[in-house]
Amino acid sequence: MGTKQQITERISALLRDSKLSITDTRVKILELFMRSNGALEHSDFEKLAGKSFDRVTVYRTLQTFLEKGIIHKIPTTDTSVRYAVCKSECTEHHHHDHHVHFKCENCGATTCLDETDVPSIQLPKGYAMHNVEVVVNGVCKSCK
Amino acid sequence: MGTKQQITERISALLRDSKLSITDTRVKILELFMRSNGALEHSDFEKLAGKSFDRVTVYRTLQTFLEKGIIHKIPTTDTSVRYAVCKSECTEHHHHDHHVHFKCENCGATTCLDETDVPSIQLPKGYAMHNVEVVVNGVCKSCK
DNA sequence: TTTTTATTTGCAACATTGTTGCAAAATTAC
DNA sequence: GTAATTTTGCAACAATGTTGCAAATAAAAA
Repeated sequence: MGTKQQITERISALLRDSKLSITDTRVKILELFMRSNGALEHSDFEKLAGKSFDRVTVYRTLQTFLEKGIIHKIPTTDTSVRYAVCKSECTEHHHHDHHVHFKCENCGATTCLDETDVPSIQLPKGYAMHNVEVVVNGVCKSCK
Repeated sequence: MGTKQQITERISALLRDSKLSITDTRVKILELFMRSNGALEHSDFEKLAGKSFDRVTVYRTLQTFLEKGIIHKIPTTDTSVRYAVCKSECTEHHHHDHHVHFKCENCGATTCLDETDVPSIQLPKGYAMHNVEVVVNGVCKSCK
């Protein structure tokens, strides 16, 4: 994972690459993403960081990160929107999200299984496929 | 699809089988599900039915249908919760939802591809799989 | 470094969405 | 039909998401 110093440097580089100003809020939010190796939803930021930043700022920051391809959304069956940091292959214009998401029914954590490829699917005639989202529900490694 | 009369009879039977009272609200909501052959979210009911029933009643009705296995949720990447009627194999205790969901990027409709099976997925060691949700984004038959 | 310009943030106010308790109304059981 | 049970609608509230604008901060220019 690296020292605090290294993480901060990596985050600064990431923001610079995306042509975004380096601000406290953005750095802190990205730190939270990198430390929790799972998906986060909006309410997590208030829980994890107290009220060190405004709700509105969090919404806007996540929106910006989405547009720049720094994070991606993960489908859920509830009203929350869950986000995870993208791998290096993702850019603003081309978004590779061809991995499987795992939601643990015990601890509630959602993780990206980066090594698990999304299988190919044969659609009925007349449908055009752009991308496939897969969420597996079950029990994760640490909860068994 | 059948006549209005036949649909009403089918709905009554469905409610009776689930041991639910047959009420105007429940019948109307099921009618909306059967007529729109796609998934519906909460706001759709207010749009489709005006304010012929209360918001609270819709929430409670959908909750009841979920518990009885009459409808199921479909994962989304936004804050809405989308529902679709289950096939006959679904019951209160055993829920078969092994089909693929398709979200059209053009018309926005979400449909169940009942004939398209969810492919098997090889998880990393240590993970237990309970069920798999697949949502394909693309362009549907009617929008091409 | 200091000044200028552009961007980001926080606040306030609001809009939307979801929840709970309780009395009135409707449905089912008798 | 009447009684018992369930469901509904209202009111009030809680939580979540959005917008405009002035103050604060970061980047660019001098």
